[in-house]
Amino acid sequence: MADPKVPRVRRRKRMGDEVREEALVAARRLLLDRGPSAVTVANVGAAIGMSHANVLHHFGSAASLQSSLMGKMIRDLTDALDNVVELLKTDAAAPRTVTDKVFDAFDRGGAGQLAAWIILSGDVEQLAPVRDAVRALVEAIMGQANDDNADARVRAAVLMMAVSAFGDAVIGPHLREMLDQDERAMRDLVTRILPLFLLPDGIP
Amino acid sequence: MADPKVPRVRRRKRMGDEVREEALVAARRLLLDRGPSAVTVANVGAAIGMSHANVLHHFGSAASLQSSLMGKMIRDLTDALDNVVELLKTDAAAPRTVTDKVFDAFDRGGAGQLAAWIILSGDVEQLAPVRDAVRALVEAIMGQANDDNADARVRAAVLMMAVSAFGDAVIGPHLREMLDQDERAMRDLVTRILPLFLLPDGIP
DNA sequence: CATTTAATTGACATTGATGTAAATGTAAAG
DNA sequence: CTTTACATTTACATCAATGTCAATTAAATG
Repeated sequence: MADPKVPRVRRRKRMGDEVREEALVAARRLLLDRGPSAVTVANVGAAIGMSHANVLHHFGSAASLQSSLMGKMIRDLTDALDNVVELLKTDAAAPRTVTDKVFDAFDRGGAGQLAAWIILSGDVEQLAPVRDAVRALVEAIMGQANDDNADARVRAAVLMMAVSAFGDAVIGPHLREMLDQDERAMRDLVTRILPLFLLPDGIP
Repeated sequence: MADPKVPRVRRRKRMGDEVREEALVAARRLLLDRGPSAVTVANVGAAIGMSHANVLHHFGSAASLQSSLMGKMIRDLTDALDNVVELLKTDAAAPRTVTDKVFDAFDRGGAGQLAAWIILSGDVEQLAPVRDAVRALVEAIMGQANDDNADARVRAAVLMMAVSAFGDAVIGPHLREMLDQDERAMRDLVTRILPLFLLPDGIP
């Protein structure tokens, strides 16, 4: 059947993608509002007004839904980091801008919590795309330093930024409240420290 | 019955405590090895060779077991931080020693992962004892700085140490591997940065 | 309009985790 | 030795999450 092999457009098929997209948005909300254990096909189905069986139909399995959610959020994180790279390629961005964008990358959409969930659950392979993103970030910042063995220092700087941004996204709000610190306290600290890494003679 | 009101020694009662202790050790192992979802009364019971019903008998409920585990691990964390305070009170400890001990506090026994679990699951009240510990740390370090408004800078320094130590404990191993960094990279960074907070003129 | 394809649902089976109750074992206290 | 207190287990009940299946609905295609 279907004698002409013309590519059929099937607007119907997009419904499936739309459902998946909507489901993942709801799943992310559930993760951030009620924790990993709330990310169930039943809860996701209820959130978008459909039966849990239909959610299963679109994702194949509950594990696949969770995996899709992790993949999507990791993609958001790496996209945000790639944006910093683009910014550094075109313009010599100020340290404040760089740290701000890196911190936002871990903050926005709960990327930090998501990374914590991945690590706790042991699915660390999901973090693989992050490797390329942070390495690209190293390359981009290397453009700013001009001496020979800047490599080691820049790698350290990126490690410092990423670990701080992750920690600030997850435990930051609570620690800052405990210490009566401003919401931007960690960002300001890292911003002021970052330039020290680019000096050839290192940190005083 | 029991005419003399002498305090009965009841060595028997300690068995319950021993079982609870053993169960919590097993529960911590399960948490660190297989993630939060593996901390079930069934798994804990299997790990220490008893029926899940008996585990329930000793803890009252599964939620109570998890709560006990969180409490114990948070206590370990605050104890470790209190040790740093003691160290600072008696001796003028080197920055390296201070950062090392703070990083160890979040590393040892999986305190970092535990804190992440608590935050993700939304039981943030469990973090309350940490507040006192970090504030005591601020007071202790204040003794090292001698100028007037050192308070703000020391609070920022403690925030920096704690966020870094937490992040390093949780995501550090993976980010360091991605960036080909030494296991002590973050510790070394924070150690070198820390003294800058104690200078009256702040970070350059 | 008839056909086809897939979305959708409701009903059901399964599994794992939690919790309950009754019965048994066991060590200390009188 | 008898009693008492509690540890322990077996068996069972419950619940939530996952997954399966058949039937239904709806949209696009011919």
